Amino acid sequence: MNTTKALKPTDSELEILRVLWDKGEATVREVHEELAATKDCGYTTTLKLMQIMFEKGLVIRDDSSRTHIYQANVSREKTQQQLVNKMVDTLFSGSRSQLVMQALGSHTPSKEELNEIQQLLDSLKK
Amino acid sequence: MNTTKALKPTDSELEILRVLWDKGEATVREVHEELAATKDCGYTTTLKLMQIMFEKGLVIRDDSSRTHIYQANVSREKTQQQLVNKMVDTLFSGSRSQLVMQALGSHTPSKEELNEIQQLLDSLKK
DNA sequence: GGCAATGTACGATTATATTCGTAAAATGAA
DNA sequence: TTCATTTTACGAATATAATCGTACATTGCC
Repeated sequence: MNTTKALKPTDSELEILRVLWDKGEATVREVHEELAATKDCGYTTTLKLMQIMFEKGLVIRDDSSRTHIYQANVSREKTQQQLVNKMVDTLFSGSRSQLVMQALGSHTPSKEELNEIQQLLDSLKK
Repeated sequence: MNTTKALKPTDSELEILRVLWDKGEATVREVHEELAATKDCGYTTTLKLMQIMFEKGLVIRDDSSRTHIYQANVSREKTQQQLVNKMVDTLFSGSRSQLVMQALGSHTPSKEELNEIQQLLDSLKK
């Protein structure tokens, strides 16, 4: 499995990955239905994208039956980590806390969110 | 000034914007020198990129003297906000606190960072 | 003036992402 | 079996980003 190689999914690929992460596994049709709710594009476009993602190793698939079944081959967490790190570097001059400030400051978080973060903060202080 | 239009700078454009944000204003040469430290590309490539950014309205320039002087025309804060929001939507299912957790959890922050965040958290709790 | 250095403009090329049309195979229902 | 539907494969077209070569103008120095 890819734990080290730096694959950067494009925006379209991320949309597909999000669906796969949510569903666990899905056919092209299922992914497409979900995307089509927001986006406007043809079925074969989604198909082609997923085929390309397969070639890149971003997804795996079970092609034992006619209708292939896809799964993400990169973890949501790793991808988040990778993209957050990149964003911290290029947009926040390497300062993680700056990113946190921005994320928290631009939108008033709920009490639950605040508590969650406080807990994390407490555990980090030790 | 562009406060509403959703301009999305590409990766290369972001690198240039970062330099401009840091320096306040800069010539193509200055930007290029800084980029060349990390990246490997020709002078005219940087020039062309900055010309395109000018056409897009991402930067402004003073061309009254032969050597043009560039400035960012989008604020660092607005750009950060925009990209963070997008990331929250597509990668964190809309949960800001999830992003914060990821940002803090994947790397041990310094005491100073923790204090900064604690302060922000305190002020938000009110 | 002549010339090297530096700058901009701009077209051309390359790379990559995205979209879609069409063909062919598999499936299932009448 | 026959035919409509669903699916994959794949090539081609389109869009956008990134890189560079070359031409030409300006500047400053000899």
